[in-house]
Amino acid sequence: MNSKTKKKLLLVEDDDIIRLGFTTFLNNSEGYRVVSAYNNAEDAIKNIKIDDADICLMDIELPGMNGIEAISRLKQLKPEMLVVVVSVYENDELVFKALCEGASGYLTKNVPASKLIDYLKELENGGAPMSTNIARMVVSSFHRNRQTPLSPRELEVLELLSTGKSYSNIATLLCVDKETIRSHIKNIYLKLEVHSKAEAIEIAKKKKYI
Amino acid sequence: MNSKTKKKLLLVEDDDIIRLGFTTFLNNSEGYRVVSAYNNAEDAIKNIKIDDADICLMDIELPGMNGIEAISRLKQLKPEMLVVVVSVYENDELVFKALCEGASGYLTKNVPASKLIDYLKELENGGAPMSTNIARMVVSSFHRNRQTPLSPRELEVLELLSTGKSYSNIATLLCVDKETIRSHIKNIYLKLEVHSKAEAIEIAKKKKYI
DNA sequence: TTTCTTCTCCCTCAAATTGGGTGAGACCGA
DNA sequence: TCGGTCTCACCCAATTTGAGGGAGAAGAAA
Repeated sequence: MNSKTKKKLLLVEDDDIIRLGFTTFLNNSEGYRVVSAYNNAEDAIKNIKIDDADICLMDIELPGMNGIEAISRLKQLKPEMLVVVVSVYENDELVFKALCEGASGYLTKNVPASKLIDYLKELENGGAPMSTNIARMVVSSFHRNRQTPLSPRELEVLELLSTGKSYSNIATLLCVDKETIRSHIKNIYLKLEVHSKAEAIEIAKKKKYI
Repeated sequence: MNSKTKKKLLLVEDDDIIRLGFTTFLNNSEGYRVVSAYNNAEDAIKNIKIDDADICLMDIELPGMNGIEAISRLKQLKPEMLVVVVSVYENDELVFKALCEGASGYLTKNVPASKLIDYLKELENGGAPMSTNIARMVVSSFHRNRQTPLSPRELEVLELLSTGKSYSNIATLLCVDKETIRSHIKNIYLKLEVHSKAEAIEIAKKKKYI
């Protein structure tokens, strides 16, 4: 493959050994070429236009600006560049933040070199390469909790309440009287032991009732 | 491998040919055994306790009860059973509904037989097997839209508003006066061309501003 | 320099919403 | 028959909301 047709990679990883390892391995691959490998996010952002990479492999734990913020900035400057996180962190919050900021994949650092190329191919084919545990984490975030003290109707009301709708709105949508909705909401508050809409929604989201 | 230690599979698929194909293929595999293969969801639900499967492969388009509803019922009756959707549908809404109801994976029907076993292994290892396009769809659902008419502060306010908080709550959280929040919200409504909280949140979610 | 946006705050006003209390009829399943 | 669910009713007071107006300060852009 001609070096011109190889996909251009950008690496951001502060560990010298790992960065060198990735660079060497990827430069010896068929379809990829590392155009730049930085040990910090700031430099990557500074040179984003010059590097003009197709794919960025991003570490999360970095000196100075962290990887999450870096993803946000890079995607702002170059939205078409695909970002894949490569990190030891498997913390829920970090994973979801990275994805929210625009990452298209998330690999944990124990990714075997042999699979790395497969993952990159998957990315190019319109996929979202994720390590096993990350994929489950992501899918689980959709699952709702079946252990709920709320009745089906109450869940329905709370669901609508969480979209910002007023009691009257909800009543109209469910084809019942406003008083009925008030009644349901009073019961919801009792069961969840809260005294306001915001608290109810917070609890319900935390416990994944909705 | 002893048939007792083989993982028990439950199939729900209305196409006779496909169902037979899956059954035959899986029964000839090392680690899996099809305990039941139904052409409709109702029968699967009826026999869920007797079949006592470890993993369920579920079709979406079914006569009578559809696959989404079926997943909901089955997970209610047997939460520890893992469900993987196998469907031709790649419709956003169906995918997310299936995951919300408890599916731990989503494969499109063109899945090659050779990869099916790998996917099942991935599931057992705590993963969430997904076809390439489904994975991207799922990850993309986290991405927010960077093209927004709203200022950073306005986004922050709208974000909090969407959690059910009142103007006063938001003001306290952002350490500014309530009037400031009112002002921001007026501007948000102007920009989004809406006249209420519910409309603003609806638009913002649809366009992925928040 | 001027203009624009953003962020902050102020005022008024009326309507709507909200949270709390209490009660009650109907239905259904255990 | 008892408990839970779903429905509706009436009372009350405080708060919230949406709409209108205006304005100062900071900073970026033209």
